[in-house]
Amino acid sequence: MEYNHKNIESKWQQYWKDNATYKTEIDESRPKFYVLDMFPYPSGAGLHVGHPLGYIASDIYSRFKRLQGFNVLHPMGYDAYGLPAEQYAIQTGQHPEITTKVNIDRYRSQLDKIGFCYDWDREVRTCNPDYYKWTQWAFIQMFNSYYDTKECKAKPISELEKHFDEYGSKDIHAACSKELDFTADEWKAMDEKEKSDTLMNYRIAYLGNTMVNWCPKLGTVLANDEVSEGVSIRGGYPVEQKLMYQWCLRVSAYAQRLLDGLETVDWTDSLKETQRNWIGRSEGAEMKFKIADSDVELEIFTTRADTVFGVTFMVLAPESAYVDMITTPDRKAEVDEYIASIKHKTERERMIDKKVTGVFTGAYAINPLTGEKIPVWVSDYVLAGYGTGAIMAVPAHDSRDYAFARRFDLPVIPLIEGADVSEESFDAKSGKMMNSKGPELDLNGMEVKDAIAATKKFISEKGIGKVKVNYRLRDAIFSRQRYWGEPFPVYYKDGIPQMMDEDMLPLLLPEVDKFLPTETGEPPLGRAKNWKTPEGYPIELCTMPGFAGSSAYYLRYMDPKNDKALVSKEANDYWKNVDLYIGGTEHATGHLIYSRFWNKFLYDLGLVCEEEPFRKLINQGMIQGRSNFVYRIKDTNTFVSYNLKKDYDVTPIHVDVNIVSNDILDLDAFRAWRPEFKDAEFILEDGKYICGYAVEKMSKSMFNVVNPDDIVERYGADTLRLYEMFLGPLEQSKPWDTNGIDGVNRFLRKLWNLFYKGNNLLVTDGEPTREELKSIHKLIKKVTSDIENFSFNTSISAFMICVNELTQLKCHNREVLSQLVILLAPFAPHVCEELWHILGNDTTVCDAQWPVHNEEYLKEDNVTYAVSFNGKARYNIEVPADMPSDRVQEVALSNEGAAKWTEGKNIVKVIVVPRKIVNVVVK
RNA sequence: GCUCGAAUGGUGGAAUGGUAGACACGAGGGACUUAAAAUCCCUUGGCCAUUGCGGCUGUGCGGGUUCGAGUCCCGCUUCGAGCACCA
Repeated sequence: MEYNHKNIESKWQQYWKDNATYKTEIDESRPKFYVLDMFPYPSGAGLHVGHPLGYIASDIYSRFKRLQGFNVLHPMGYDAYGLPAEQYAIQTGQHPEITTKVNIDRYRSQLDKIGFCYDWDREVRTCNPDYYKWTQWAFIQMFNSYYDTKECKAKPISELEKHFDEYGSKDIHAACSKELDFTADEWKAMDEKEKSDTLMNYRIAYLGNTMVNWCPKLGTVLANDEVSEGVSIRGGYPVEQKLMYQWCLRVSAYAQRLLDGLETVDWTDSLKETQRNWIGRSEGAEMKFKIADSDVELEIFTTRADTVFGVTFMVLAPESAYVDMITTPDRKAEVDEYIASIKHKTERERMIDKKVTGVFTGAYAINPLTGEKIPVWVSDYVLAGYGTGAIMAVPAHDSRDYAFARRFDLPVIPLIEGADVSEESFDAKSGKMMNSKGPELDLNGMEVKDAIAATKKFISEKGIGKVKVNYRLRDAIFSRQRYWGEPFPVYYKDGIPQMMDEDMLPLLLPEVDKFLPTETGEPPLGRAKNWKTPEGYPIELCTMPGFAGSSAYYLRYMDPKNDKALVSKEANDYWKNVDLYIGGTEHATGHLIYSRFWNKFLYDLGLVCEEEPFRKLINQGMIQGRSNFVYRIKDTNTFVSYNLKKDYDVTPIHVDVNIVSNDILDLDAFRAWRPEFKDAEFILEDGKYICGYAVEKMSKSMFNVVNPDDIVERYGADTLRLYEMFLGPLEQSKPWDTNGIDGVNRFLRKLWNLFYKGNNLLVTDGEPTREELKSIHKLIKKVTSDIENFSFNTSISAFMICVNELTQLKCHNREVLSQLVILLAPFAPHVCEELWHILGNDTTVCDAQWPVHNEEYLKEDNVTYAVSFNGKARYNIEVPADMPSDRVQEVALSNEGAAKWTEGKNIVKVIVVPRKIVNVVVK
């Protein structure tokens, strides 16, 4: 029998299905292990060979853990809501539900061919009502909660109301949009609308007037992580800033816990660093500056409290509320004009246009440490959304302030000894202070670090300011003016938002005639007929964003069919959290922040038992495309081979990689590829047409997409799996190059040949030889540690070496081959299942036990030592493995080489480094 | 600008501070075959010597620590990633 992947793979895929081999249940007798992939958004293009990379890695790990005796949860599902399906619906009228279903079916059939061990009974789809019911439910819980900043956890909003009833806003510790001040009596006197608005200020899911990223082309709001460099990530359309009344999630309340949690998880440093950057904690001080001839106090945030003596002006953000409060009448016209000119600029224009602009308000602030009067300006380089929207400007030690001072000719006072500020500012936080002596505080001669601490202490004691921590992380904007998303379980009673009763969930997504906004500019849901509550109240027309459905899906897999709860306590207590999560880096600041937030919130409510959802996380690298090129001589239909093209004036043209093999073009296939190449002529080298290549993104337009189905058809799923892993380290990005795939396919055939020669089964019984045992135990040791370290490429090399050794040894021993099959089963499950049965087993190889290596078999008879003198030269000696080290030295020194090297020299010391090298130091 | 990561043959990539280039691809040579495919064997970092089995050199660049550095330390160069008027 020859190795025939087609028969084997379909046979065992069917067997696994029929026998529910990968069905998973809670089993208290075994330790659990939860392996999760980031679930895909099923796009219309289907999978290319890059997509399964992470899935194969997690599948190998799942199978490995199962063989080690763990009860492994390894589920898969679909992130099914999203923009592309809706865009397609707008263009074609096709309901997104239909396209989504078609795409999911396509994905499923592609996934099934690769032989994953998913428990498909646990599949989730974010667009299914019995799934999004729990997304809506979680939103209601967030609406009904506030964040206690003293206890650092979410609590019921009713507790806050009780506090208001008794004490008003006095002594509350609640994360809020803005500080409010009211008494219990004032609270009680509020009407329903006012109360609702007041509570909104504290709710974790709240309606707020916020500056949002508005994308006119997509007709919707986008979250910060959906925008990059002023354009939308999906589609690349311009995005502008707009003030809108939107649902938001108070993610910022969790900033510190999101930061602290990173210390407890096993993620890569770079990913943790990315999240730290995104959260952007900065420690500083908030300080009050009185405005001269006014009651107004200007509050600013600074990380450089030590530089107060160098403040020569103040700057407000154009949107700051202070602007109207302090602008003098004579300056009002000019200030208004400036602010108007800023407003009509988009975020993108503001970013590109780095011209320094600003206007003087006419007001002066008083430096609290020196008593000096300093002018207050307005400029768009100060951001309204960060800190207090106002800064103290220290041009000597901040490059932005410096540019502003130079532009408007404001004074620059250096505060650090030796800093030359004639050309540019000195921003470094180091050096000795000078020019920093006031009536009450003297910082001169201090190191910057100490001066910051001293100033903070001083201002706190004097009540001028307080120590403050700021975060860059903003609240998540949660409304999308789209159709294809989760409807909000919200209706409006006299303009006051109300949550639906939980027993009314799920609130189903209604049918609409078109997927466009209405003529009056309402979201597409405005088109839904009878989209009202039974009492006739209007329902929220926005839908939730993409990250809503993906924020808690890992919990749902634990208990996917539960209609009483997101996840039962029993299931959550058993599966706890994800032990291994594999996915791409692109979710570092989106999904991986939101789902951590979401999970922490559920943790605060006591609904889940772990505070961090993903214990260990691996980012698989991206698979790039490897494009091929042909070179057409200008104005002809003649193509010249790669190495001859320098002699001609040529245009490179992308050519479909599927008609190129080892960079050699299939000429007939090329002529047949497109009509314009029908009569193509070629200038060949050595009778071949050699194509050029480049590494680019894998995409249709580059003609470099490789479909896993084609690879499976030709080489089999096991070869695909092995080759994807063999390509290089999992976490590294690398181009797909089908050229090397023959190597791993050849390996599988060699493996097969250990079992069969023609139709003769070669397997023998009896005791394995010492050499056979050594070979297989070396492999057990290597593969076990490699899988634990996700070093799959090197373990495949180890398999190749072992199979070559066993072939050399003519080893067909049943015991040795059984172990080999178990070890390889996670990587190449189909062929291993077949061989496992050929070896006479009638259970599945998944139920086998992972072998443990025995050091006894790995011992060498002889050990080779390299001997070096002063590290200058070396020769080898071979001695019995058990020879004591002082004997090894003797042998080394009595050797001919030693005599040659030590002639006339005094031996100072002899160092024996265990196992490897004997060093002899001479003078 | 700040933060993190990387750099090794023609290619993908291996190397707990211990014989750099495992394993694989590609290339070259050979065997088998009417031929092709498949399979097997040999060579394959560079330079020199190859009827003396060897010598020299070599992990982006420059220093350092060490008996010994691809690996550790310091200073650069280049590339990639994240953040970015965040005070």
